[in-house]
Amino acid sequence: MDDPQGHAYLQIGEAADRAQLTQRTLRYYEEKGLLNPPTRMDGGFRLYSADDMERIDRIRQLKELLGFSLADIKEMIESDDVRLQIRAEWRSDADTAEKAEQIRRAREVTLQQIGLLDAKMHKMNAMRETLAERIEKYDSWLLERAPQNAKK
Amino acid sequence: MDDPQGHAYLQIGEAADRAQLTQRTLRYYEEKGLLNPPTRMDGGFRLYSADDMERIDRIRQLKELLGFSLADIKEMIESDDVRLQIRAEWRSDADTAEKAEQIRRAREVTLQQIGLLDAKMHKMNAMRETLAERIEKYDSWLLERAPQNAKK
DNA sequence: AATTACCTTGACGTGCGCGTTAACGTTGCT
DNA sequence: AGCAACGTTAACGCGCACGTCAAGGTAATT
Repeated sequence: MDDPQGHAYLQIGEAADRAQLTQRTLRYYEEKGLLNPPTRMDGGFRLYSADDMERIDRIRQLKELLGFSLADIKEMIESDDVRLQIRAEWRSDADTAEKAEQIRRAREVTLQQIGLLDAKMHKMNAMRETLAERIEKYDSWLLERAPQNAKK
Repeated sequence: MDDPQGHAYLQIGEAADRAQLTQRTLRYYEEKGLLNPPTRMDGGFRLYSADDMERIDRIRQLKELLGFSLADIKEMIESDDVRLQIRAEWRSDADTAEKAEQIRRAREVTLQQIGLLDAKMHKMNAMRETLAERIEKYDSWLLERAPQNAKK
């Protein structure tokens, strides 16, 4: 069996389970261009690599955590492709200057994402504070007019 | 004109503008039970109070910031009603023990919301770190193999 | 060779969160 | 009294992000 450590490729069922998504969703993401078409086995079954899985998880984070639309996400994760190219160490030593330009673009996109995260976290902090204040009001009320209380 | 300081009631147009929502959306929220029906003027026009506006904003935050569905939000903001009752200083001095119980429930709900916020912010922080690492990789790559670069 | 489990591509259906249009009533101003 | 600006309900429409069949092919087990 070709499987040194921890199966390197997953077919869609396992992939979906691990990503906490449905098979339909994975196919849908592929169809929408969010995932580059995974390799297939002879019979046509999809095989997801570890990189694919990473990407799937990023998509889920961007969606669930930040609430972006798939269209938004599609634009955002183009920087991931650049990262994969970096990993390949430029075996295809094409125009280095052009590649550098790509990297710079990817850097920009990533910076923007960090900015979005910061902005959102800032707002969430503000919201957290008003909620905390609310708790205090509840507590003081309970102290003032409902001295001892049973836990029911 | 009955308007001591800053008009206390807004009709739907102004309300929508200030909340950065559409009139349709406000009516929809009301229809879905997220907003308690605002008072109306004789002709039937809706009049939104400051409390209404506060609530509308909370709904927007829960939706846009945290990405909850309207159904989720509906459950969550029941604690707001309790807060309004608190504000009314218990003019209707009904069963105090029962009210205290309501407050405790509202407190619980609010605590849960804070918990959700914290969890989400924690995840976002993790995501932020991986993005920051990515930036570093880009930078080191650029330093290594693309020494001097024009800004285009 | 058969069974079972897993996969494939369509294609239609669905719930949410509104947008839009239609037909009509109200308010405020002149 | 007339007009423009603003509001009302009701109903249909729509894009997104999938869910859910249907009809069939492939893989692994026995």
